Amino acid sequence: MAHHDLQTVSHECGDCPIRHRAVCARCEADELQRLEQIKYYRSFQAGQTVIWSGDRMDFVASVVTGIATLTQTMEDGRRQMVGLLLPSDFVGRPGRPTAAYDVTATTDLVMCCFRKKPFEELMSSTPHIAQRLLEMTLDELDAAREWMLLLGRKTAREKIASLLAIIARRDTHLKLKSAKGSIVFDLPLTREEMADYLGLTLETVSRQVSALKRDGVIELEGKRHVIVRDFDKLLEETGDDTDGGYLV
Amino acid sequence: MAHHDLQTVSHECGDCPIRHRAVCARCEADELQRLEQIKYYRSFQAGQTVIWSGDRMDFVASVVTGIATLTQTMEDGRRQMVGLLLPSDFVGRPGRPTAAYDVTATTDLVMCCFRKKPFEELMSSTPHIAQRLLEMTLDELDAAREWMLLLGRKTAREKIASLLAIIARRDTHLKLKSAKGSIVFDLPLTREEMADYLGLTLETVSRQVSALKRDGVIELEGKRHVIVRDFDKLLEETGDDTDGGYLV
DNA sequence: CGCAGAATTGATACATCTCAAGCTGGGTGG
DNA sequence: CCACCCAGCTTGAGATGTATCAATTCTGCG
Repeated sequence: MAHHDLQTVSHECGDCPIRHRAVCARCEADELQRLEQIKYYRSFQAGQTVIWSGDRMDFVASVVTGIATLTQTMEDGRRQMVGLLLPSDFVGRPGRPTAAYDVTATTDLVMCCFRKKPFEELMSSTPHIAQRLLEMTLDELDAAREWMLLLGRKTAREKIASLLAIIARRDTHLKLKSAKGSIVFDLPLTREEMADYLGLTLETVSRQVSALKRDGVIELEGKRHVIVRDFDKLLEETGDDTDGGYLV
Repeated sequence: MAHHDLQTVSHECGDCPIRHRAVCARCEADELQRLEQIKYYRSFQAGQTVIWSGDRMDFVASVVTGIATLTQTMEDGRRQMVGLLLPSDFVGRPGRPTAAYDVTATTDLVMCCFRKKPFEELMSSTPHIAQRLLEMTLDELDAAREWMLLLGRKTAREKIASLLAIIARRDTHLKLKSAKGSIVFDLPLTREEMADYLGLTLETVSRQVSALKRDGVIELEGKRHVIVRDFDKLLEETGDDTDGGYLV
């Protein structure tokens, strides 16, 4: 199954689905050509580990399709997710020899990998890649800081609502639907993965999801399919500023 | 007092204390010269606000001396620190018109500010600044992810020990002392600021500091002056891997 | 059909928060 | 010079939210 995907994904940068958002977004035709020479695709099945923290890592990569996670694990097994990688997101750090986090495919996953050494050379010779990477890294830093507020100060209910809102927003964004009206999406994470994202236990996640359902904030079809009839109602549960709202 | 500092800090990039670590670290003489033209110093007293989240911000800056914090505040007043800025750290985001976080001076502070527009132009015309900024941003992202593990999964005691270890490490780093033997430093944060850093209440911070003292992990002289006789003992309390340890 | 992984639900324990009362030390004005 | 004052801090007692441990119940699949 995994090798299947490999076949169906185009190897031409020109019609790559993440062409305009990934680290290569700003590249000119000649730069793309040089990237083509050092790239290769790798596929992973849902659940597979891409790389373990501490392992030698001689590539960097873009997520093409599917979802991956970055997690840290403490000696006694406590786990915290520290990154959720969607299509076009970048994995790996130029100049670092080993992986700093466990990288796991949570869905079937295709990555566009670049051999690290030549990628680094390309980065220093052409500014477009470094420029785009800086932009993406700054975005990730902002996301990490919002995540820190969630982990440090939000209640369990607010955490769940926030995660649902993030996924809903991303999904509507990808589907180019408006953020008004009913929003429907599938959770790409298990309850345990949600717990690792939010700094909770899976039982608490389950309870709070049930509570939001009971309170009419969300509807569920099966365990993973979520329907949000009133997105503003969900936003009110996140604890965030209702900006674009009454004040200002 | 604040204007005092302004006088004592050199305006020559050549002998600037953060010359080799800040965003300008990689700059050649001619690039420095262009930076000189768009830079100016600003001083703040301990406790002063540098900028409020949402305010227009037409400069970016490096911390020269002192310590500043980035914090997010929720509508009901819950606060989470999301950045601790030490000398050489960078503030602001090129390309963004407003501040995303509250920036506060926790000690007397001197910043080297660059007017944003010319700085952005300089960034796109010379790669050295963007290169260094990318490196610094990647470091910050790593720090943010370690911070996320702390916020999501560590106990109150582990959080305190981790913060003390971070400050101790930084201090010995700045003073070029070895990490062995007694380490002595002053806490640059109040109990409340520590709480905002760690996602705790100030009462819990106070209790856990007292507990670490009672258990002989640290000693206190006054409220702020900390003595760590055995750094490894402190590290054991952080919950982190004791790397360089027994295994591997 | 029946099994295994995922999810839910319940009962209880416990860590941290909340509210409240003092303490401490450095600065100030009488 | 002393008494007072106040912000920062500590400590206590009780409340509460989340974790933990333990049963079930779903759900998809061989």
